[in-house]
Amino acid sequence: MLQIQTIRENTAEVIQKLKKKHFKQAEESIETVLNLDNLRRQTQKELDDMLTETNKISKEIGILFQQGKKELADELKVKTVQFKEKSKELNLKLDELEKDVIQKLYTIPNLPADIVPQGLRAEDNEVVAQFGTMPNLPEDALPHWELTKKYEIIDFELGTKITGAGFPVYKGQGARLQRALINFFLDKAAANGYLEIQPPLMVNEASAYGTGQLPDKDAQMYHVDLDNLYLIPTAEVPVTNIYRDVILNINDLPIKNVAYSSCFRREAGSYGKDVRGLNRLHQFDKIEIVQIQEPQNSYAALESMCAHVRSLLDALELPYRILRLCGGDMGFTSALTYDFEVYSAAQKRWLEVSSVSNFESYQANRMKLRYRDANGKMQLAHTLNGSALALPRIVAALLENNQTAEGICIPKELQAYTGFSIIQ
RNA sequence: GGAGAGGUGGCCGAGUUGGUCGAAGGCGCACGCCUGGAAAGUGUGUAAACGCCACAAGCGUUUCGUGGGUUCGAAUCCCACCUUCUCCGCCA
Repeated sequence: MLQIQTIRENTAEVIQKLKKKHFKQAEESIETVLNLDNLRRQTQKELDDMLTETNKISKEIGILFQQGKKELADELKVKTVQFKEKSKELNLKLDELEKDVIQKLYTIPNLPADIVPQGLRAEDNEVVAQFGTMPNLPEDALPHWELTKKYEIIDFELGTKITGAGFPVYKGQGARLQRALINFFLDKAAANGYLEIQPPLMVNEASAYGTGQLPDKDAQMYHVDLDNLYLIPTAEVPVTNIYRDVILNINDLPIKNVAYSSCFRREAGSYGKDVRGLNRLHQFDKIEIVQIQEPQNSYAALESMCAHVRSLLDALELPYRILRLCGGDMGFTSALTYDFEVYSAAQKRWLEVSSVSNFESYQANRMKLRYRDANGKMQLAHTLNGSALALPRIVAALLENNQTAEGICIPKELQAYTGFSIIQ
């Protein structure tokens, strides 16, 4: 969430930036938080003054008791009764207001960075660069959901039987390909200085709030009622929450973590051809990279994360392009996001395979992730994360783009991991 | 799952007949003295959030696992929950 202080001090600028993000009720929301915050401070002042009084009297009573002047002490006791009632009232009011301010702040998205392009929807995203050679497939090229059936490597129907739609079963070379990609991505990240983390796949409520899945996206997560735990929609949640309520030393920064995990998403409300095959799943595998940085370094870090993702796609010999998301298409919590899209030749469309974002201090503020800077002053850290990479659409693109009459060719660098060079 | 014992500041560790306790002492850390330099020694300082205020100094409030309660006053008493350790049970 945004810092209330920032909103207080740069109100006009904040509103203008929220508008770039096409946040509908910018003025009203900001006005509401500021009013609540004013009320909150006023109430705290009143309460503090009152408590100062009662604390004083309490101390006096203590001293009187020690001196054995019981009657005088009893007199003072009477005096505190009215203070007590009043301060209890004020305390309730303050708690209420504090909650209100935070609740309201939760509903206000992060501010976009200056270089974020203007725009409302996906078509307005800016194509920053394009790499790789577009494949030239014959007319009868198959989409991946046909290929997986033909080579018996992914069984969607079987998954439906065991669990439900969107939970595929990987078999034989398909399973092996999954494992190869996971190891390949992890090794690449480790080589780039990321510490490998194996996080829990379930998180508690506090963690879901920490990274912003709650309160607004709770319908996207699977929830275990009995224990009140959530299945993670991405490793970002457990990994970033490692640093919740943490005060880091400046020497600890930057922190670079990588985690492989299965991800679970309810994807409520998505149907149709866009979700066929591997395009959208309830359970899938992803390797996530997370960085925690000093503010002045966070945008350089974002670039380095993009370079890392590029190196993966280059190694897999996939054609891809990089988009800078426009204000209206960005995520709620992001300040700047680059999407990586791989071209899927048989589906004749671009598939999003990675999203790399700088959240600046938005997540850190909610999580109270801070560090002591060179002057010993407390600062909010900046958090960043990105997929490097998510498997399903990479697999889809590999299968479709590399299909030949003989079988599906595996890119050279990946062969060391799969142990085979062609799927037949 | 059952029984018992704990959870105090960056760490260790006092404090539980409620009363100037944000909390002794030690370690660590920072700065200074000492030294040719260092070690040792020695002195001072060393939590966070929020509020008033100039995001200064200063002052105030809150915080001793979390949340409630009793009380004029709670680290200290009561209740619930979380969590750690030991023993028993069960088990990949």
